[in-house]
Amino acid sequence: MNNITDDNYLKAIYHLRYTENQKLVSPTMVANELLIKSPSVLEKLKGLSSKKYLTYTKESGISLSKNGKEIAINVIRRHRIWETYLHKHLGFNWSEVHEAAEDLEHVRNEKLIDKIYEVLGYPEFDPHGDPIPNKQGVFPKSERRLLSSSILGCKVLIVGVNEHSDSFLKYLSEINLNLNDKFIIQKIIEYDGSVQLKNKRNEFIQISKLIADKIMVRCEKPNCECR
Amino acid sequence: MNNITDDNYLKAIYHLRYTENQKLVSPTMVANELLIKSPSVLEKLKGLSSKKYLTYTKESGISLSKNGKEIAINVIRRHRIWETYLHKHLGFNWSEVHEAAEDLEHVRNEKLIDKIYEVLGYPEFDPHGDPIPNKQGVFPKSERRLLSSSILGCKVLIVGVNEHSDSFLKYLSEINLNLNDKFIIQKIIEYDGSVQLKNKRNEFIQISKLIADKIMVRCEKPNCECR
DNA sequence: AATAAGTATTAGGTTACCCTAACTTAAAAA
DNA sequence: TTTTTAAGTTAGGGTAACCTAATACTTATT
Repeated sequence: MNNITDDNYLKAIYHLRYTENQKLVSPTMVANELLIKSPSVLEKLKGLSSKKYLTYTKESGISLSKNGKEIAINVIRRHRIWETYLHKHLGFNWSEVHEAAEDLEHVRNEKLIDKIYEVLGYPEFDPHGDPIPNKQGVFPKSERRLLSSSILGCKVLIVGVNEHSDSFLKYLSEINLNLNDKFIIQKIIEYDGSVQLKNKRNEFIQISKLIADKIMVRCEKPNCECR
Repeated sequence: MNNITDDNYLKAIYHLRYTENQKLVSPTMVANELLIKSPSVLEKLKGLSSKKYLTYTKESGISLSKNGKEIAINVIRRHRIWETYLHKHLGFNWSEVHEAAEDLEHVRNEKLIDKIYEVLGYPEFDPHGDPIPNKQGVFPKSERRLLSSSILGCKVLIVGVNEHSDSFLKYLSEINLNLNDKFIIQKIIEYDGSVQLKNKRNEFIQISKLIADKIMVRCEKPNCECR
């Protein structure tokens, strides 16, 4: 529970660099991510770099060290394991899970996280479809792609989302699109990039490009050209 | 997770006043409880009293307000519910439970605590035998007394301990004295106040006054004079 | 190239929470 | 009753984590 601040900075930097795939992570980006101002970030970066968690130069931006990356991955790991536990064992739904995990991720008791990880059967993905690193910090592999990059006829399995906001997740539930659902790409409207899906009950769902950009799928059609 | 400091001050004050039954709670006592120095406490008391969580005068000491008491009881409640959950559902033993709960007690997610309380079946006592207040903040009743105040022939059920240190709890396990065990008071040595117990297997355990002062029991012998 | 816009950085300030040192009172012991 | 000891209090400091305002660079835009 000590160093919640370190946790949050390292997590934010990791997220920008490796989840959002930014080549260069700047103080401003971190400030925006953490909803604080950039001078605060600059100052904190000095502390984190003297702890050898990262290096920073204006030219190459912020780079996590091996150690810093490890801490970040551990925070993410705890977060996602708790999300899974809350969902599977305590009846929390898709959109309630994140908030509670935001606190629980800072509880560093190793036996506790090991135990719930074990109870869950060493899951590889959390309720949002995000990969859970194992105890060694290694993320599971998966052939995930954006729904918006699928082609006509793809048989897609919904495996994740790239936005975790309440309103977004609630919208998906409302239109009856949930994790692990299967759909066929029925139509792609060139003009605005929106997608029409068909579910098993032959019902149609229309999804805008904006939404399709935030949904991760795995194509399950054999020999599909999308690969 | 905000106001961990407030939580800890209020909990400490509550503990001194109502668990240790001090008539007057002074800044020094709080300082000792929290392992900090008294000027820090004095300063913090100003903040807590301007939040209307307590009042303080040198003459009458620190008194929690209704609101302050509520917060303290809630922290204690979360702590004890988590301890119970860790013990019953996640295989933590008597002495491991406290440390993890020390962090978890600050997670304020109401749905979470409600849920694990429900899953546990609304328990009234935690693994140390301490009473768990219900959602309204009411503690369960129980006729608990100190083992050291029992009389010859009492048939006692171990219902709690007044010290939670690792070494103490480990010692109890070693001598085979655990929560919910039953014993008969076999002998009381006047000279040093130590007590000899007999368990169901007719084995004897000798306990010093120092230890007997920290063990809570309920006498189950009908018409025992101890009441 | 000049100007505007955005980013990085420095300087200086605030609040929370802790500290030590020194002083004041009150209680206990001689 | 005087002295010693303990507790309460004030003053002044330190650090962490935030802030705003101002300055120094860069990069776009015109």
